[in-house]
Amino acid sequence: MAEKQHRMTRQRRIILETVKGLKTHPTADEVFGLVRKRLPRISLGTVYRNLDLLTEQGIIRKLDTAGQQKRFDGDISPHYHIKCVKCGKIDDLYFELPKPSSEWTANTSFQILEYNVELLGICPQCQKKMKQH
Amino acid sequence: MAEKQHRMTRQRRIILETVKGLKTHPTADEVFGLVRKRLPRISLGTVYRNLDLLTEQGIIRKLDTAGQQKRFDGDISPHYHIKCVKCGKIDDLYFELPKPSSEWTANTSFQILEYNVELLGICPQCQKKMKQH
DNA sequence: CTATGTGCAAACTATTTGCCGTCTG
DNA sequence: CAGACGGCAAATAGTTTGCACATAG
Repeated sequence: MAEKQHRMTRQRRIILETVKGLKTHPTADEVFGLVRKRLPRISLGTVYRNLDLLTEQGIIRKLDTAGQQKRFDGDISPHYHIKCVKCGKIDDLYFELPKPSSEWTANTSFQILEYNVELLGICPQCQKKMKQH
Repeated sequence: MAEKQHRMTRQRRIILETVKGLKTHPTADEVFGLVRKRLPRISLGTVYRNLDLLTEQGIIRKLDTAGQQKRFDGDISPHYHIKCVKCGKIDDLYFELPKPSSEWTANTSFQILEYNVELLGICPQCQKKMKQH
């Protein structure tokens, strides 16, 4: 079963450069907005297709956060995230999580693969906004 | 600022009974399907409105799991969830997680509110299916 | 050359909302 | 009997897909 050959098109390269060049965690349409400055005729569908492809290849990360809109991350080193409950903005957290203990899973017959922690909080900007009231 | 008065309508009561009566973690439209057996004219919009209202009141829980479709849980006691990566089914896990250590959040200026843990794994049925190949 | 990729628009999925008549408290 | 609520259908948000043409390798 040969893998499908992938081509490094202009669109794919610029999408990749854009995501890698950001310290934020953009949604698909934020990426679309930025990429469109360099490739005005690119379509949102292409952005979605490439973000998913790059994620499958492990070159970028698709964040498994709660909420309707997916976000992407050019930083694939192991780290976690905190999300602002007011505005949805995400910040990076670097720490090591304990291994899942066998006691956690004593009552399930699921086979454990991995686990993820998501912190929720309020970002500095939204903290400021709240003080004004 | 007086709270809005809420009425216990037939629809709301039956939606609540349905969610509380399940050991599974139904999506809005699974609830809709079940409730419709007792109230054939109920609309999906009503189900959504009531699930959200009951969640705000803390009577049921809206699961903050990754993925496109939200799931609800009639069990509001503190516990975590594991989700099958193949079929999306959810199982309950009861254990105590260590409190977030200050070291986790040393590098962020977000104000921490809470955190959520989601385990990923493979459910028994999907394990069986995989062995057949 | 040819299969992979793109642009475009339409389709789709999950959820929300406006309107207006109904029913609870 | 007033205001909360429900049914219905249309609207919205985010994402996916079919198709015909373009292009990387």
